[in-house]
Amino acid sequence: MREAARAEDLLEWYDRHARDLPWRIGPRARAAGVRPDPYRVWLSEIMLQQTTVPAVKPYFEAFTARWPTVSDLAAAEDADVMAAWAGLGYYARARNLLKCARVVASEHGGVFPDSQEALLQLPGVGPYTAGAVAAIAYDLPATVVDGNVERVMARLHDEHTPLPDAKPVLTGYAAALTPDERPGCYAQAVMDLGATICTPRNPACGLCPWRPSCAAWDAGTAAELPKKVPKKRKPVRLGIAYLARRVDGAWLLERRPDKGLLGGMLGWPGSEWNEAPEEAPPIRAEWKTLPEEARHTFTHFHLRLTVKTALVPMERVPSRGEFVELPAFSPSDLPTVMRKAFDLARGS
DNA sequence: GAACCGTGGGT
DNA sequence: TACCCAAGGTT
Repeated sequence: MREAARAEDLLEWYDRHARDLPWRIGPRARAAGVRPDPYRVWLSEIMLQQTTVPAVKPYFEAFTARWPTVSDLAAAEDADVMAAWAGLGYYARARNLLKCARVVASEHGGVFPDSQEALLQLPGVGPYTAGAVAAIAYDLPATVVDGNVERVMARLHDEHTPLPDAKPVLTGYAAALTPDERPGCYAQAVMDLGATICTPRNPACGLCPWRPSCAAWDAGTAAELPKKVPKKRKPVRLGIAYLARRVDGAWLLERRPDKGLLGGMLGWPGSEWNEAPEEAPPIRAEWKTLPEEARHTFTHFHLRLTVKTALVPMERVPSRGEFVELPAFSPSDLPTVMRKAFDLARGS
């Protein structure tokens, strides 16, 4: 008979194997009763949504250095925050990040709410993030279910129902395991287990503290769980981007509308992205088409972007966008697809 | 519930 | 090359 998994066994493992991450506090401080700064916990959790730890680290360091508190962030210019987020993806997170910071600053006195229910009301904060902040920052026994936890629970219980249908059942399993002692450490421990031991492929079951309790280990099915419904394949869309450089070196850029793809980000004026894009030059010029197109894959389609360039005189007025001189504009302010087009135009 | 929303790394 | 995957949320 298999013994039920115990939270304390995982906590013991965590105390020996916890990773040192920029948004975590050390074990000595934790033992002394210090809690991590809710602002840093929240910021890290937003950045970590669907994003890997290595990708997040430099952005987290940059944000916390530039905006040390939520009130600092609330006072930031929109364009500065969007530029700082450029390259990290899912730009609605950055827009909601600012909204949330301003709500916390103006309606909560600069202090994050200390309940999962209140956290859930904040922009960009869903069930996972509300639980994570409640648990990690406030040590509340919230049930935290991310992709790691889903995978760990599916394997512990040898659950073969495909996601997302299995989500409620897996959440129930996770809730039953959540302890009243050290729930913040426990939440991070399950996610660390999923990230380092109970991995999607080639799980290191030999190192797993919960192997004696794992139904999938017994059944030999761990590596094939969790089941997921197959994804649709991505269609190819075409587009045209216009990179106009004024003789003084300024580039013609356009702020994208707040909603939709790359919402709120800076980009090159261009056509719609579809099966047969139409010419849409933002300024009268002799446009040259680059020999190579910029290729980029988004969440739900592949893009092949034709890049056109032109050199325009000082007095020429664009029909769309604004010229931005070089010190005010850095290519690192652009989302990746736009930076790819820029790199092609510069020949780098 | 399903679609939408980025990016980089691994296999 | 193509697909999978990552500490999801919003509409």
